[in-house]
Amino acid sequence: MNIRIATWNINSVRLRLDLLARLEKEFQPDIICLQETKVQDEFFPNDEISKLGYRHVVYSGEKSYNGVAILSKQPIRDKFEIYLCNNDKRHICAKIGDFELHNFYIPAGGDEPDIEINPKFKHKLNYLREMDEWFAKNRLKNDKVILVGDLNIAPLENDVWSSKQLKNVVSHTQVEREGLMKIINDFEFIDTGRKFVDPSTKLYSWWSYRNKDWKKHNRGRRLDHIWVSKPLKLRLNGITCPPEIRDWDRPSDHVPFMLDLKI
DNA sequence: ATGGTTGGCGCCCAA
Repeated sequence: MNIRIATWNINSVRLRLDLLARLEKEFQPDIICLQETKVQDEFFPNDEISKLGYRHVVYSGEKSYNGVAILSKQPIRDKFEIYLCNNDKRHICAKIGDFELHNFYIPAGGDEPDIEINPKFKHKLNYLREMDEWFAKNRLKNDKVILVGDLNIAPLENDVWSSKQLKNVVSHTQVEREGLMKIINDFEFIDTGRKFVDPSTKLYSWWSYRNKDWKKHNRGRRLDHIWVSKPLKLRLNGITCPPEIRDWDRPSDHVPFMLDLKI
């Protein structure tokens, strides 16, 4: 038996319910973790999502910005939220089957990679540090943990179209890359994207809206990730990150990243 | 050389 888990920055869930339906039809994820839902809880489109087969849903949203959700075909046994740095709705956790699934939306960090002049960049780095501390304090390395999300950082050289040209661009600076790798290393997470796609090969999950033809130069970045703790290592079955979804009608700038896991 | 586009909301902000 196999379970498919997707993570997707959908950039407004209400605007893209038709894309969610198409994802279910063509890829049949059992669980979908969404970021940037951009909707307050009272307006979350529960009924439409239930009709797609996701009858177990948890969400944490706010007006205009941020917002996360977990949609599941399987029962959710428990849920909770973590607030790091401030009250932004950037995390939700669901206990499904024998694992705990954490869905994060790490702050984008603004344009200027300098904490002295850009408070958004400072917030991003603080958020990373507090994530690391939370797992060290609250979870054991042999717990069954899955961490997914739009982590807004491309840690490896081939996670961006040009590591040299992006070395001072927020999402690929040294301090961000090290901050993300520290969380991976401290908790001994497995980066499933790079378990199945060799680090010598380019792998992207995001292409800017600002390039009219995203395929022409293929200037992508790998900002979306699925990590698993060590006890789940032998259950990994493969990943899917279909770039063609970037071409669907009125797309998000991110495509879903999916993991298949034995259950 | 410092663009370019999108979404939500409301006459700009964040990504």
